[in-house]
Amino acid sequence: MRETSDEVTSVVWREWILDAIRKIRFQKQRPSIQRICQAIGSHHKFHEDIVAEKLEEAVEAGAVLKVYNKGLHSYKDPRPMQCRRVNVGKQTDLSRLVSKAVRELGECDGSTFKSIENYVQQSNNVILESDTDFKLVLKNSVKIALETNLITLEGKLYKINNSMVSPTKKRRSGSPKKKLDESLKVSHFNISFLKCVKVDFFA
DNA sequence: CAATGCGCACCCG
DNA sequence: CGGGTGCGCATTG
Repeated sequence: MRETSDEVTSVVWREWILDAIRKIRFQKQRPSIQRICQAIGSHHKFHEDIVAEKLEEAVEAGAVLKVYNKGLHSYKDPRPMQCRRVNVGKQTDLSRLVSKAVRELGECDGSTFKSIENYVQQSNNVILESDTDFKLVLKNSVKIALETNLITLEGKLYKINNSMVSPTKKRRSGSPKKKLDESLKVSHFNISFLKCVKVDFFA
């Protein structure tokens, strides 16, 4: 793996992107593509298309997490989350992390096993016990997630099972039922297909 | 005008 | 509860 100066730029890009995300998050704003573009653009003048492209590369490389939240995509620095250590042995059940991965990836057609694998590894500090094959453990965990209806399988793509939400059979100890904001409420289900709409509004 | 700051409602574990 | 998130609006340059 020889490092050319071209690849150095992608590392630099990754830094800029992560800086931008940190900055935006500090401002309590959503690290969307547009905001990241303008945050970077304000320092080094680049075209949005270039920034978006580099951002996608960083996502593919796992340097940046693309998550689905409240009906839109956000980007996160994966490193703060890596504080979470997960010991993985042959019998470890990762089905919860699997469903979390599928949900947060938010891919409307479903996510591949590979995507899930990447996400789980990027968003956690996985500590493999000796003689343990992570991929195998993950495969079993996916199976468990399917059996417990956390996720569903369509072809080769895994999707989150929406009908599984709210097993809130808890006690009614004076729960203040707050009126929900209707516009935000949409996010969890019906938005799934909205995400499919490609928002091509480049200049 | 765009960029930034921030209170607080919301969500999820 | 506790911590993360980001809308909506105020403030600043």
